[in-house]
Amino acid sequence: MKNASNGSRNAQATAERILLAAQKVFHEKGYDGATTREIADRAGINLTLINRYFGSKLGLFEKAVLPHLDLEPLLSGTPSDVAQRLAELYVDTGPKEGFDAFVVLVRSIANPEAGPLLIRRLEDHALRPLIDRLEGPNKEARATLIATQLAGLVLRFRIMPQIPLDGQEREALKQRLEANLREALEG
Amino acid sequence: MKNASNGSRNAQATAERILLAAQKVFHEKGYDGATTREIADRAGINLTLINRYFGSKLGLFEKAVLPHLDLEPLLSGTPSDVAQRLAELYVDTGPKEGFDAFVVLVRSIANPEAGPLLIRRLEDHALRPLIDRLEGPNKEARATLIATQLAGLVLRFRIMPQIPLDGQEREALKQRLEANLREALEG
DNA sequence: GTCTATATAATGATAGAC
DNA sequence: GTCTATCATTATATAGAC
Repeated sequence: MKNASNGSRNAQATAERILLAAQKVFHEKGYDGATTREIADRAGINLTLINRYFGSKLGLFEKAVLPHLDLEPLLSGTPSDVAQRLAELYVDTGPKEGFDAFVVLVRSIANPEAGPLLIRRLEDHALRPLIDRLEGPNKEARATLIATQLAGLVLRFRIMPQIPLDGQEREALKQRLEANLREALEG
Repeated sequence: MKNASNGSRNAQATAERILLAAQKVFHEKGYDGATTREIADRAGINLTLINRYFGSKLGLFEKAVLPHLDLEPLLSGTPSDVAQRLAELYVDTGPKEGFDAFVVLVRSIANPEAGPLLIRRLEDHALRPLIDRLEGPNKEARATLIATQLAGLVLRFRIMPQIPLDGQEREALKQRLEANLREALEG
């Protein structure tokens, strides 16, 4: 074999470490708040390797975040299935570390370079799949209703989780949300 | 009278011009993207006066933006009234210049200094008034459903208005949204 | 493939003259 | 009450040695 797959002189492994660290930092701080220095430190690599492998901070953002902005995997099954899955997933009060591309979207949407990329990606891989999945009249209106509801829930539970919601209220919210989603999904 | 109310040597008038310019720039670029230099230029005043009158960029943000983050004025009347008013207001495809504190919220939420201020203000002057306005069971769940739906609509129509929605779909969306809101408001 | 050293360009903020 | 000049910091990005 040519090289140890985890050695410190392996371009592919290094790029992967950068990507993973970038996801976390972009998640926590958004595009503006994330610095290439912190990403490099968290990845345990030298700062210059980011530009070496990804060209620029924006290039890294494109590779690390954009591909994960995708609603399609959550849309399989009957409308009832989808409604239940989404309600369960988006009314979520668990810990919020790690990486969530939709959180990165909200925290980066203000940036003049990252914003347009995010909007285009969202249109192609979230709004469009949702519209195409629906049957019956007013597909765009119904998809918009669903997508905006989910977007608000991301803001509420993944970005401002400071405001608590007790178990009973959470269950009531899930019930009502699921009903609303099912109605919009079915037509 | 002591002084011309619009003269160039009037502290109150100068502070007011700074506030108005700050609202526009924070609206367009968010907290991170807004620079004190641009605010000063747009206000037609010297850069140093911002710190003179508001202490810091964050101090200016507090005075210019936070007081306008308030849902209460939109909550008067019957549930039907409120549902109709909100549906009309938040499914909005008009031009997006000017100043909207909820847009500033989304575009500034990632900042570690502005974010917590925005969340606290939102809790006290949007979520709490909404909860207190409701009657019947599961007030918090219903308020959350409403607030998150509205938040998503802000994102969709005021921050990413690039994605078009034709008149018929817009009307259908308004109908469905109004029905959902009325149901959550009534219990 | 990875590092040190540095260029370049912004930013928020302030001292002190007028 | 307002301005000029400037400081101190921090950011992305790159040239070139190893």
